[in-house]
Amino acid sequence: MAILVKLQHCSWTDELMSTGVANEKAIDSLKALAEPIRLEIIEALSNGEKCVCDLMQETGLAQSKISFHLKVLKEAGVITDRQSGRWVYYQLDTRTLKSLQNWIKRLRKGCLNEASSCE
Amino acid sequence: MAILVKLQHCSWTDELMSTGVANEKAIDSLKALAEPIRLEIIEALSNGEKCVCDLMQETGLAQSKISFHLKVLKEAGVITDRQSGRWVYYQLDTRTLKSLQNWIKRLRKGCLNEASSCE
DNA sequence: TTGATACATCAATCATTCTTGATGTATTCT
DNA sequence: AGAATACATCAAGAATGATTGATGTATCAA
Repeated sequence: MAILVKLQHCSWTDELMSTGVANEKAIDSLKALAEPIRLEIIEALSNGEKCVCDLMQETGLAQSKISFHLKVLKEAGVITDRQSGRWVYYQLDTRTLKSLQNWIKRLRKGCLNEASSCE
Repeated sequence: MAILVKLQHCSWTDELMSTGVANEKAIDSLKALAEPIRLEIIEALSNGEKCVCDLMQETGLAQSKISFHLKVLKEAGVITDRQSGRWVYYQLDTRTLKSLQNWIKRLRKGCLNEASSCE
């Protein structure tokens, strides 16, 4: 019997998360964003939720290619999805972007390690 | 005859830079950071300037490997180097990290395009 | 000038990621 | 039920990125 636990989203730069885990999450987000097609998708989604068909129209890219990149983005936590009938709508998870923004700030200020503190 | 122009560093999220170029720079930075070894190097450098030999000691990695990753980081503008005698010292370019931080903020707020404005 | 140190670069191998076209699955419409 | 739509997934190949050990270059010290 499988036990499913629905976790609430927890910003990965929160106090409780170890530096190692936070860095892994950061690397996932960075890798996901560091690709032209994915960035194009992200930019399209920054105007609001869209289905795959919208993204196909907007970008002119093949469906399988878009699905591939959406999966990468989703697994990195950069976007979320929601099914409605035949359509799957994707949208940015701005909390992850905010976490990444904070992580870079901490990196820049040399306070990524739990030992050191910002400001 | 070659004409050399020394450009002053210009934050790549400045107004004058087109979105396309800013995105390319962002992708370079993101890619550079999105790798465990490079991140380890970056973290080491966040404590201050270091030579390759310092990084070798600190990380236990092979010299050629470190040089390879330093080159990637340098070409992405994430670090700068300075030669002093036999040693080459590397340090973080925090301006690039700041630019990246701003870029992510703009991405998150949906104002990456010059058309849209933040706030 | 000889040897040692610090680092960069190269070529070959290996690993990871991306692309492409085809096929599979769920949903809706008739 | 059958056809059509929206999307996911897969396998094979292409492309990109990383590792390794060796070699090259500049600097310093004896």
